[in-house]
Amino acid sequence: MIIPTENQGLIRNHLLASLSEEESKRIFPHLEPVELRLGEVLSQANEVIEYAYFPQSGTISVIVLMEDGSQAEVGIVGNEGMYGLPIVLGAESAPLQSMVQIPGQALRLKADVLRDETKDCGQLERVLLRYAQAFFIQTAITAACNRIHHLDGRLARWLLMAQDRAEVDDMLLTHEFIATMLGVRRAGVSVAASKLQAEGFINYSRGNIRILDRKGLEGFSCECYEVVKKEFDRLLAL
Amino acid sequence: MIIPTENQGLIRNHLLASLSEEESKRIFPHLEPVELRLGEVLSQANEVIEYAYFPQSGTISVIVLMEDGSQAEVGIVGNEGMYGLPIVLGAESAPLQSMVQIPGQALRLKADVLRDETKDCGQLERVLLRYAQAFFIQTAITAACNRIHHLDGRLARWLLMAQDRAEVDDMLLTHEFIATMLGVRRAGVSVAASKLQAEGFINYSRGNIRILDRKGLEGFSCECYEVVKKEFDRLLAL
DNA sequence: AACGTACTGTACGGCTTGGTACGTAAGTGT
DNA sequence: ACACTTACGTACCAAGCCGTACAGTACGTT
Repeated sequence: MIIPTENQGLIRNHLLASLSEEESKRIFPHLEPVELRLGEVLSQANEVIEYAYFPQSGTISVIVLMEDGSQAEVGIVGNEGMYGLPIVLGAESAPLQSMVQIPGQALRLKADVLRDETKDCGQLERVLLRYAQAFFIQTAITAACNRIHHLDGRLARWLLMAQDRAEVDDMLLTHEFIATMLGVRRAGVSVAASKLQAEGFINYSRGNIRILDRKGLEGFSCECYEVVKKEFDRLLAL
Repeated sequence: MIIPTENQGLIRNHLLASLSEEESKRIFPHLEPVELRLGEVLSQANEVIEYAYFPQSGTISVIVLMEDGSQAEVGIVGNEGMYGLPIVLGAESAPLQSMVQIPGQALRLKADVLRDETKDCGQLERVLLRYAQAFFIQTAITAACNRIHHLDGRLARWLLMAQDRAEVDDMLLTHEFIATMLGVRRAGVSVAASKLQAEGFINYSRGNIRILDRKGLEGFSCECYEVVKKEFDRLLAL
């Protein structure tokens, strides 16, 4: 759904697009368009979250960092959602890092403004809470998936989820980067990715991945992709 | 915090205990005391959630079930919390199962009542949203932990978290059961548990586990225990 | 006291992934 | 054109865990 607005141009973010005219009028003036630059850290673990980000394009990755430097992604935010749920849920910070995974644009909102706007239990809060539930399910399924499923299927799922949220065919992602997100070795991703390429599902070269056959990938992916997708569709249906 | 009430006896559940007198008066009449029986399924995946449960003692496990029958726990609820967040966040169901892990008592609340009581953006909703954030962090850390940390440390963490929530010294838990929760083999748990016993941290026999040395366990556990505990303390401080 | 059941100890082969390393190829800068 | 950097292909051994199996041991039942 794309709604033209005075000062923000087109609204490609689904959460913002789903707001009523009245809420839009109240909130849109506070939205500030910003670039999401590859690798940019939007908030460090345990630091106060200053802004909520509504991606218009690109994706934001939510990551757990361990003491020894190892890390793993626990959720992806694209134009279907928002980064900044801790603000809505009453926390100023969280022990998670968020960074730009696929570059793009976002509309950001000061944390204070978001807190005020969700105080009155209006439509915005209802929408964001349903999104919080969807995001929680994404993370919960990821927790089990990380324990149970193998790298091949997890990689396929991750590519599908990233593309759903980025809404572009070509994604600038190196094996190295994907390995960090999945919490595995780069070499492991290279092996798994070459399988996907051999099957004709994807095509990649030097940091550029193109998805050629979504249906094929979905079949190859672990079941988690479908479970999470259904849940997002169900909870965020407009 | 323990508050005597007319019809419910003592309130051992932290969330309920933190409510103001006014909110308590409104909500407590709707609370129904129930037994949490070992292994009892409180809600099946994708089925409508009829009740929210506020444990007074014992714990509830939130679990992801895969198609092939494998499963893994993504969160534990004890008397610090509530099972039923999807209701608060605007969902009628979730693709997760909840079952009683350690038997005890709970106060339950009809989903409709909870929805009504959190409609007006009162103190109850604020408390429950902060709890939602804490529970989300628990699940997010678990997702990364499942990927990165080894069974020994994960077992130690799980025992600590279970005991924090159950608030009993002896826990009726077989290796088989723990293995299901951690998403690993029973034999793997037996090996890891025997290490913990050899270190003098725990003592177990035929389905009964006693924690002897919390500090020792905490040192042996992966760092995730501390991260999650701090987050709960921080967000749910009364 | 004998038996059956449930729980735990232990073992073995095999798969997946980790850690590491090195080679090759495709761009990038000079 | 050249070196240089970055991305990927591949290989090796080791570790961790899986699937499975079987034996031993505590407990409840009869």
